[in-house]
Amino acid sequence: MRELAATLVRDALAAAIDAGDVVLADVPEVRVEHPRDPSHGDWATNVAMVSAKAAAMNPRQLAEAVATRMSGHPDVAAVEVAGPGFINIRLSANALQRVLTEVRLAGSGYGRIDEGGGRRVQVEFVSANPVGPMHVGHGRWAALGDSMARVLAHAGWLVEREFYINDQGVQMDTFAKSVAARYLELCGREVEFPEEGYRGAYITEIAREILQDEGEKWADAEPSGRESHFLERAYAQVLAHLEHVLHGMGVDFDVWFSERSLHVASSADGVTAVERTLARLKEAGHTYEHEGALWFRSTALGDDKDRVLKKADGSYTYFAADIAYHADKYDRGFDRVINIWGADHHGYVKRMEAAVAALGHEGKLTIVIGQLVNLFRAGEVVRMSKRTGEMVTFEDLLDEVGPDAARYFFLRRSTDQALDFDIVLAKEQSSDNPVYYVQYAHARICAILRKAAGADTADTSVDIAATATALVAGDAPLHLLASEPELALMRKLAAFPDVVEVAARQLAPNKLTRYAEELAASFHQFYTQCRVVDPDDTDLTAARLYAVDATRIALATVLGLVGVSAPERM
RNA sequence: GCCCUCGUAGCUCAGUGGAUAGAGCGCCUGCCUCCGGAGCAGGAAGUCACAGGUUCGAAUCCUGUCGAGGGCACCA
Repeated sequence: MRELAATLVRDALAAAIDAGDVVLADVPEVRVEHPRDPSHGDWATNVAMVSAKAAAMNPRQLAEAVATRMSGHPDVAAVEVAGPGFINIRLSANALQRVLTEVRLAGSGYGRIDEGGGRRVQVEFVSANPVGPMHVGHGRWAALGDSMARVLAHAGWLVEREFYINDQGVQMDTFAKSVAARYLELCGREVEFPEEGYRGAYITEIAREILQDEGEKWADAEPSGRESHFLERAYAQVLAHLEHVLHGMGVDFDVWFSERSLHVASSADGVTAVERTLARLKEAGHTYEHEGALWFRSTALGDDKDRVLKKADGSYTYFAADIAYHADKYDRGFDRVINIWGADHHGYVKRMEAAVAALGHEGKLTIVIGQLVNLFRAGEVVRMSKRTGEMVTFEDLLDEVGPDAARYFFLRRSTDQALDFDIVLAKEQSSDNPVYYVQYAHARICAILRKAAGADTADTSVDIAATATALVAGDAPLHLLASEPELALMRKLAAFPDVVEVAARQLAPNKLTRYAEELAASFHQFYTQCRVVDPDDTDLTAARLYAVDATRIALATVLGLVGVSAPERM
């Protein structure tokens, strides 16, 4: 539709130039936009204002010259010049009706665009330490990353979802020591719990399972052997748990990448990925030695200060591993890499960008900073610390409010906006929750289709897709759809490809929830004013069923991109 | 001190340099003999934090001030 409107303007302007009414060396780029106020029409362009100077014309006169040549076109219902020189275009009912056919032909592929052009993009998100349950912020980033991946796929990208497992470092040791301490307690031993240890109840649970499976044989074992055994067991268990919880919200990763693997010598050359990457940076002249440590000269690439890669004691920093990890990503052939990080990591952005630039991949990294979630319960702040053990986990939240409501709430805010999530409120308001408003529109359409098929409106045995195929006539008289609520519904359906484009370009899934609510509202308004199933008017019924089913498809598609179910009955 | 994000209706928040700044919730008034009332229609409600600047035009871009949150390791 955008292209249609732009073409109409472009052709009219070219005709005006040919006729000598407008003197311009070449036809300028024509941009059309949705006017903010719908009473101004479907599309508007400022091309007359932009070109007025070059044409040495008053912008309104120029606009008139273009507008005159557009009126009368079968796709144009009205065109007018407004304000300082806007050209407002109202599309004809005929042009809008074509959208319905477009939707039904495309099915769940409606709104697909080719912005990505088949390029490969990796979205890395969540990437929690495998030492305990995820907090609510992880849930938000999971919803965000997964929905971004869905939108990018719809926009023509080949997408992979990746989870980076931080399974190396002191927090893993702390984790093992914590489990070991609980195990010894369960065995009745006197033991001092590690000062920095994790105190969550899940630690005791894991210890109890080990005790049940393997008995007390580890109580008198040598501590380092005990801890390394416990580490592997507990790690595997937590990882499986993370995967399970994420799957429960519909988030599945293609790759789980272990940080440890970066420190394992390759069988080919006996060198670790970290060492190989550091050698590469060294060769390119990005490093220097100072006070026994190896530094990355990141200030040369926009960072505030230089960063240590290899410490004076010979060990590598987390940053060094992260550079090796990113080198690996690009080695795997991604044209673009998107990382979703929590706001508490934003200080890390510049050095990572510097590192990616040093690797020769400047401009191929996008870091999205997801603001944190402040969790409340009845107005009272809930602390989120793994250490205290007193926290509402992401899993708890899913259990309480359900995956649909959780995902929808997480995505409704823009990414760079901190989110206050009150659990009690979310549950109390469930009937006013916008997710139900959208889902209800979908369920309502399904009820209409059941009704049209002669079934009970609540008959769950009816196959909606098959019913739609059987009932909706390809040659329905769509020209009958010309009332205001019908036109408004078709306009809203026509806007979907633009929404996908913006959501993909801005990496902003909140555009999708907004659109879903607008589309649902257009449908509810249509429903209130336009009776669909009318035995006395089979032509109108056929046309409206066609429109209703197109709406069903579009609603299911946008909800699919959000990652929320489209129920046939509620 | 430096860096990042934010400041828009009573509340929670949208807003792509464009026209009279929008939505939901809450509040007030109406609408089912009728395909699902988890719905629809209408009303009240604004110094876009503040001050400059850029330009035909700024909630939007730039600078500064004030306020809120987060971050500034040879930690991970």
